[in-house]
Amino acid sequence: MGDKSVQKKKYIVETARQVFVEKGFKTVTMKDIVEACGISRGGLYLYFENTAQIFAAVLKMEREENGDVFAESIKEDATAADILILFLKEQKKELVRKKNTLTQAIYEYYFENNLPKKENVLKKQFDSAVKIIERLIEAGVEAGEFACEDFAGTARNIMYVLEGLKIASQTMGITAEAVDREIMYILKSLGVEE
Amino acid sequence: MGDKSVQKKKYIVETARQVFVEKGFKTVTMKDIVEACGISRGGLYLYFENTAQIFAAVLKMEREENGDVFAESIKEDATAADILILFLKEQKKELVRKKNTLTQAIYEYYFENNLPKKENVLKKQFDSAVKIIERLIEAGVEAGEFACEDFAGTARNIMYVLEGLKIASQTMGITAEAVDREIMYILKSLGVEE
Amino acid sequence: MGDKSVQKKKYIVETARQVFVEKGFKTVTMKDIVEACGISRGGLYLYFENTAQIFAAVLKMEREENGDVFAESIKEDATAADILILFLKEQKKELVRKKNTLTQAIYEYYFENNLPKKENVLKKQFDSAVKIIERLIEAGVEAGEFACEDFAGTARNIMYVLEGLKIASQTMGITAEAVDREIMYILKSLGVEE
Amino acid sequence: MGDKSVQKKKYIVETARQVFVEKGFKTVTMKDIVEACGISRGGLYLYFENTAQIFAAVLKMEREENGDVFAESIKEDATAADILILFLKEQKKELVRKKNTLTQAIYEYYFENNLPKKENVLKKQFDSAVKIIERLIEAGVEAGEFACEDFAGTARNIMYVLEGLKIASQTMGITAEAVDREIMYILKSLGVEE
DNA sequence: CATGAATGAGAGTTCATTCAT
DNA sequence: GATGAATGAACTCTCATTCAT
Repeated sequence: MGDKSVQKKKYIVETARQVFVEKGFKTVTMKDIVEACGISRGGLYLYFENTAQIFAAVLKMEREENGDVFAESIKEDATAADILILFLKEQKKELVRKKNTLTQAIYEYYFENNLPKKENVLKKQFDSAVKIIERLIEAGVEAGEFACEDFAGTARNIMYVLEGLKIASQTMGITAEAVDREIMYILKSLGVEE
Repeated sequence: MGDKSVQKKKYIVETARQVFVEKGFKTVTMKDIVEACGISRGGLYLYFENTAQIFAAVLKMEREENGDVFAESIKEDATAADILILFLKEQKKELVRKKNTLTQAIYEYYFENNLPKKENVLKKQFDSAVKIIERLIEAGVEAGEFACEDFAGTARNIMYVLEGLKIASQTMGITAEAVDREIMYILKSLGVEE
Repeated sequence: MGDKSVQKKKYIVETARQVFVEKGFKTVTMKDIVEACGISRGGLYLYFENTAQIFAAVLKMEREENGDVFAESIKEDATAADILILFLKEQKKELVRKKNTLTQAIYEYYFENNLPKKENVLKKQFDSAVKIIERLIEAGVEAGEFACEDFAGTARNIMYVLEGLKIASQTMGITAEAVDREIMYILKSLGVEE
Repeated sequence: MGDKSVQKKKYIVETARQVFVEKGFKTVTMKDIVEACGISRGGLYLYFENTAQIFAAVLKMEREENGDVFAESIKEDATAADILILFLKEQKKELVRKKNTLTQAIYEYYFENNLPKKENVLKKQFDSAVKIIERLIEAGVEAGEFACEDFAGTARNIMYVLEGLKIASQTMGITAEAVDREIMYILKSLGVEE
């Protein structure tokens, strides 16, 4: 595939991303994407066979571009508490946005695709985030920033709450205050007074 | 609407429920339901205009039949802790089942329907559950069964974790052990040693 | 299926027949038939799933309507020779027509469909015709009309020649005289002077 | 056209031949051939405009390579009977093979192309074969190998039977024994005891 | 010459929805 | 009320054919 092809594929993925943001996953058709991209009917099929394949490419791109969710939270001399708080703030932004989010599409995609566990990227990301938070808490406790006895349990609890907030924001709607309240609760549990 | 009509409508809703369980909400067609019910194409339109209307009826039926989620958890001389634990056990059952659950369909339905907040039953149920748990915790603390300072915050935390577990069970898969672990964590936070 | 449905199905089969006569089998599309019938796109699918199914119905109709190829050749006091000659004359008509014939379509249909032998109607009809001709020859010989030693062999020879004429008429073109010549040859072999 | 071009054209024709063997004529697409040849889509169009043109080239190649069907049957001091028998044996091989044969494709090609009679190579080949067989029979009779009165009629009969066997082998299936039986019948008619 | 991306026509198929009976 | 035939819009997918490189 030539350089131009790569460019076009990228263009399709980026354009399709917006379509998935707007319509979720299940109801997006090849035609939707063709029209959004302004390319020909057959043209899209040169690059992708179906919407699932396109969505997989969108997810791949997201991962490559966003990199580690924690990366941006890590500054030079940041303490564990700083990093965790920054991470939660990032999550909040995402949660409150609601629109311009792939969240719905991702959930719908994973509803449909009973992938074997190994390939379930969602689970991998979740578990990896739990691990990182666990280590952050541990570091925070050692530094006297946090008070916590069950590092792993607390890390998991945080992640499940975030998932809960995410699905709640998509299905029930959620205010910035509500998110703040939950973040406060988490931090308070860790003995942080902000 | 005659008695027979009421019966038939009920029959449709019950049959449709199973279809939604199997296919979620978005991809269910009127045809799917017509076929599942074994009625005529036109016949279905006498009772419902579209799948959203049918699904709304399914949800209504669920609520009427299940009544309060806590109702069944309340026995004669049950303590607050008993009730809370029973409630969590019920949730676990639901979570582990994964199949034969309306969860996916419900999420998909609320993804699509940006209902005005007031009508969002999901939110109402969530808030109401939070309230009840809050009161349970309060009662438990008074009875010396629980140790907790922020009743409302803890209640919300519990509910968000449950939502998180629910969406995780549908998109990542989740084991009975994983659910147990989270329930344990919650109870431990309340100072309960089971 | 109601009476009207049966009528419509018959109408479709009859109309489709003409399409197959004109285009053979392989290149006929569902659209061709929809247009020939003047019905809606989806309407055809209520009755048939694909062109092969329609063609099978056409063949079935042909068999039901034409009945035995020999039936019409059999008159009251016809001798074996009369019947055979009549049969051959019928075949000639068919051969010379070339147009308005399903021959091409039938060949194309059986090219594609490697049906298990049992279901190959073409073979059945061929074998059955051989049997009948064999008996006709036998009767003719007994009546002193024919001179022949190998009844079965001659019957088969006749049928293969007819097949040969049929495919030749479709692929090379054939004149009425050429057909006559072959019929004469066959009859001469049987010692018939016409 | 340069030498390389000639080579490439030949390569295309040879490769396409196999495609026609496998799929017949009507359903073969330019894409099929492009893919079988492993050349570019546009590349094929530099040499051929459509599948009919390619198939014509395949037929031309066949004729050039196979030369006279009788050529290989003619040995040094072979008698007329030897040659005829060898020819029939060759035909049998072809008939029994069924697969790896262009027969279907040829029939389909001539179904579609109502070529003016003059250009119908199929007919030419048929007529030429009849002529040769006629002369063989004549020679055989003169040599006392055959007993036959109507040379031309018998020659035509033989060729039509072979055509009949050919189409039967493609549409009804035919066993080696069935072919043998017909060949025996022909030879017996000529008074040959094998 | 050769490539292969791109286009757009066209065939297949499925369904929501209507309507005569 | 009920039925189910009929319609037509909407999608999916495949190719012949062209054309810039």
